[in-house]
Amino acid sequence: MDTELSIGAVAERSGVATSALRFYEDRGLIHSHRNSSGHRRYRRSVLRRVAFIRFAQQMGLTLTEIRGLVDELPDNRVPDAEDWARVSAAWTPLLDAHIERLQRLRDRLTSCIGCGCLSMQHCGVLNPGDELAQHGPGPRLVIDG
Amino acid sequence: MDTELSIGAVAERSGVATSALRFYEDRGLIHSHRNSSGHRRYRRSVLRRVAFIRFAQQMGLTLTEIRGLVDELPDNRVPDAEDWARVSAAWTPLLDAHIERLQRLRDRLTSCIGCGCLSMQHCGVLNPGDELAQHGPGPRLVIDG
DNA sequence: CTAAGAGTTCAAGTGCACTTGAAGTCAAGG
DNA sequence: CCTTGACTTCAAGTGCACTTGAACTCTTAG
Repeated sequence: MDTELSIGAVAERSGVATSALRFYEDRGLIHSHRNSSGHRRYRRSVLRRVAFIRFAQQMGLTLTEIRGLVDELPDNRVPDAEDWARVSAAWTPLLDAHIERLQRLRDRLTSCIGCGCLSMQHCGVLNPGDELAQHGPGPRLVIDG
Repeated sequence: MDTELSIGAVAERSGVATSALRFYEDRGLIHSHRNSSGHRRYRRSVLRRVAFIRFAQQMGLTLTEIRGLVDELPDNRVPDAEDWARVSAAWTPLLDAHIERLQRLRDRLTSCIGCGCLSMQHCGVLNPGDELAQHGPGPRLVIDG
């Protein structure tokens, strides 16, 4: 019995649309090979990979950034728990920093927006570098530093 | 001496491009009136308003959501500290929920992606509702629940 | 008088992360 | 043989948050 998955099966099991899966493949985030009739076949390990992608997206990473992370996974063999742990460890600090940043922002919220100091020149909440202004057009994600 | 600001002055003081300010105005997030030559004039209070918008954006709110928040501010008079405190209080729970969600995700990261349970069917990290799939197209922000 | 610099409007373009639609292939079932 | 369903590619569309460009006005300085 073949243990490989069709794109429809991956979509169903992962909750990610087939169009998104093709898009991820196009972007090099996941890989597949083709069966005799030209249909994509996925290893079961793609499920964990897709899970990781969605997870990282929820953390605010772009697909480009995520690609940088999953590229660290082995290509020649099915990644094991250790591989995943390594990749996860690589970006956990990023996640930590993100949470800390949000907490700092929240902590200053009452004491800052609530009062009158939110004049951006002196207030620490907004302007540590005015990072948002540095980025290009398009919607900005929560993570940016 | 007039205490009102031109769009250029607001841009400089807030770090937000003039094009973005016009865009915000178009979306009803900020307001201005015109001087004799048709140029926008802003009250100084617009600076705090813009600050709030950027702040809320960094929390992951869309401009539409932010509009809902700033609409609570008084239109007939310059908002005072109490007005801002009220608006801030209104969405602080949202921010808290966001931070908590991230923390839950982080806490499960090692014990979940690191091991082998990330199969999406049973893992609590990803699928509590599969919220992302509910949304329309376009990039997804970090906040979504 | 002319040029610079700041402002104006409106339409179109950008980047991300997809989705949707059109047109086609392929295998299985009635 | 025909339909159904799952798949294929490729181009174009979508939503957000803007930016950019073209064509224009208005004020001030030289």
